[in-house]
Amino acid sequence: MAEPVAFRVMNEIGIIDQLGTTMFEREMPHGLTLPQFIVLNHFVRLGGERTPHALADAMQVTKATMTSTLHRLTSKGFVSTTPDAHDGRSKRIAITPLGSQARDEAINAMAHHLSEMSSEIGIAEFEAALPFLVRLRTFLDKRRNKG
Amino acid sequence: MAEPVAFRVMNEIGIIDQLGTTMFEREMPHGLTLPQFIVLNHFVRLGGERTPHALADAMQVTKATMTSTLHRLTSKGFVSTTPDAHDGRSKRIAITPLGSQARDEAINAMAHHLSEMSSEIGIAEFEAALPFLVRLRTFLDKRRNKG
DNA sequence: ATGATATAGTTCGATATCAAATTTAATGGA
DNA sequence: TCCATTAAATTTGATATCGAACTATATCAT
Repeated sequence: MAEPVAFRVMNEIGIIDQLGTTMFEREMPHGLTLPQFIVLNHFVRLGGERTPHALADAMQVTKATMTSTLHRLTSKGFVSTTPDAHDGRSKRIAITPLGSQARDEAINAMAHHLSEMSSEIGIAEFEAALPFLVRLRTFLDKRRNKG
Repeated sequence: MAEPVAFRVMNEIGIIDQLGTTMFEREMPHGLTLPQFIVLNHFVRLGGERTPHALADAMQVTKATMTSTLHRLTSKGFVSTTPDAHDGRSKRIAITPLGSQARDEAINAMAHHLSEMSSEIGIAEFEAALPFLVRLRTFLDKRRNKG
């Protein structure tokens, strides 16, 4: 019985994620993990403050996961927290100058991997693959909160 | 500064893996996780016995990770272990009838997800995406053991 | 033969992740 | 006003994962 092509695609995606994450984390400065980097990068790109809940939604992880990652970023001095003035349940997270600097170092550290990937596979191939991946991600994200 | 397209592709792949894994594991019988299922599926598709090392290579995880997954599959009675007669360091892992049956149940449980994905996105799109993903996975796999 | 090196597998400590349960605070209806 | 419900965040317990250190066995070079 041949396996459905969707199954093979999900399989390849799982392996790529695994290998890619490990490759990037080997080079990360300050012991940054990829999820930690992604949070810092989000702040640098979009600016401002965010609640943990908003960050969890943006990264598509649970609030519990974001609590854990934010604790580690806080220990490293890369994000800061202030209580929300209008909602006693909530918090505001922001990146610190130190965090912003660490993010820049991480970008530099991973740049050569990205450029090697691009030249080996071809930028056009990445461009061509992106729309499919976005559709698939969007579908799974919608599917997430249904039966 | 726009992010390199390779970066955006890796980002989408990470989210798809995350959402896809969670979706499948919600439906898995016997508390099977996706890595556990993948090991069982490997045995059913290819037959025979394997060393933990060979399994680790096939799944592209470390030996330490495979040790852990095999312990859990052993507790569930889904794989069995025999010592290698010719090499005192080594072991032979095989699937049990119980494990084979659990794998079949898991296949049935995930089938509707795969078919929904296929009909929503289109089988042809999956077919079209596969060669790029295989190239990318192959590149990362080669890259893994270099500087 | 014997000592150095390589290989198979395990153990350990750290991080990410989820689901479920819990805590605290806000909101809404009667 | 007060109780029920909703919402934000945390805690807990389980699994996967890595790299590094370790044990035991096998192989290889001299």
